Amino acid sequence: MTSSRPLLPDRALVIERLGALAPLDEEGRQALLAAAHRTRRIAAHREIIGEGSPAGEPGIVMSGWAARVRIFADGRRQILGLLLPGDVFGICRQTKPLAVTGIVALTDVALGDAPAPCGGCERLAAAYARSGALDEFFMYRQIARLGRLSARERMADLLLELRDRLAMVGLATAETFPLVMTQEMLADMLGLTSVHVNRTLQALRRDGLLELHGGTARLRNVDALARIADYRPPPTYEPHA
Amino acid sequence: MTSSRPLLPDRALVIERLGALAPLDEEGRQALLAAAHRTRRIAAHREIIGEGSPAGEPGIVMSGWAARVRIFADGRRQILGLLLPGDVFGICRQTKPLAVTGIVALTDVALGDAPAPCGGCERLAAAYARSGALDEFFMYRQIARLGRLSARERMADLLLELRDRLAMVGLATAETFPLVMTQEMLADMLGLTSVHVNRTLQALRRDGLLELHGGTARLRNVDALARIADYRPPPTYEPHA
DNA sequence: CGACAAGTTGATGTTACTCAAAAGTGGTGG
DNA sequence: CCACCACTTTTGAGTAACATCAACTTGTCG
Repeated sequence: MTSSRPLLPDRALVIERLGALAPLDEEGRQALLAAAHRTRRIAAHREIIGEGSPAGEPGIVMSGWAARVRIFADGRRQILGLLLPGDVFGICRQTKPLAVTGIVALTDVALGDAPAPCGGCERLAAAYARSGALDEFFMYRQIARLGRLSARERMADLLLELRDRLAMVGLATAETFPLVMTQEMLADMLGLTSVHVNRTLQALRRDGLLELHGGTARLRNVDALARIADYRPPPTYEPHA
Repeated sequence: MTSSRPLLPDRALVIERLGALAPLDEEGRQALLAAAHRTRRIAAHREIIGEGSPAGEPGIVMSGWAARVRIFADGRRQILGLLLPGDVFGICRQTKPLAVTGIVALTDVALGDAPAPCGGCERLAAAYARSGALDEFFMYRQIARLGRLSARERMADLLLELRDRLAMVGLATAETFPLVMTQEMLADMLGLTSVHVNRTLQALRRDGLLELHGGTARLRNVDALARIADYRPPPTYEPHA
């Protein structure tokens, strides 16, 4: 799928990704490149933005995985959505004083500032808009997953989504990708307990659908997984403009 | 809360609502008023937009309830989000050829065209932006609800959300609002079966938290319901500009 | 009145949760 | 190199929540 490019988090890749969403002008590319060199590092498990705190500047995940979360009063946690390398957050087309959700780092994360689409780089705005549309798509998918799929189906659906999203940044091949979430994080993502996630993963392995070693997932039968979850790939935006 | 205004679907109210999100200029108000008089009527249960069909013009729900849905291959259905009077859909800041989700009418619905924010009515764009931010808020809430709440908690959470959303358009008082969804629709919204929705509603009534007659819900103890669901009200936008 | 959709009930089955503990993993310092 | 620690994964047994299936009842509207 994505040739023989090395599967390493590479900040240039996030720029490529935004460029794939909407072709960038030179100013936009330069602004992103600059942002990629001034990053803020966040340790795993640390909060990036607290729910209800002032929303701060828009950012781009340059490497690592983060997640939007909602924590309930009794400690239950739900991951609302993932922020993977190349994902943009905090873009708001309005005076929005407060962050609607908290964001936490799932792994060590490097954050860059998302450059504001200025005069010379209006293509950047188009890239952000498409990134936002993809966010919306994944949010709807998360709702359907939690509402109507069984544990096995949810897991299959998420694995395929991760592959597709990571492939956009060159971090996945057709069958393999780094799966850096703990089973407890997967549980918080899928609305399950970590114990049940463990058993669900075992069942998928037993059935020859999945392999896991050393933080890498290998999908042994993508078609079967897609059938299990009635999976529909994310929309692609042809660079026809 | 909203005085003694009659609780009837009134198209003027949706304009008031958008005005409450961001104060409108006269051009914006006029454009909305015009849209409110040229409405398209959709019968209950009919599809408004099919998933993957060309996305068409942005619209405003003038009266009635609609929902974004995802239908699975085997017929399972998940309601992804509700579109209540005053809600805007299909606003896209980009070339988005296809609708990401289907939309169906839950009741008879009257749709208006959402006027494009033209030169003279840039306040309209602000209102749309805030409406979009609210959509996002409710989407996150739906994810958390489905992922981490029990049936009873989900129902309490949804009832409070409906009250708050309908109150924004003047269709709810502090304790009562029209609940036009069938139990099967509630099931598709909450990721449950209609049988279990029925039992959950009965339990809430037994506990003196809820009354239902003639399509009207009365919340007997808002605080208790809010505690059950760890409910947090939607953000309000002070008209400070 | 008849028909159809919506709501209700009971019995039973299944999925996923809870609790508890064991076993594996990796990092740190002695 | 090993002992130790914290974290993660795995396993087992029992339970609770919700689904399923199949009636039956209650509207509601022509």
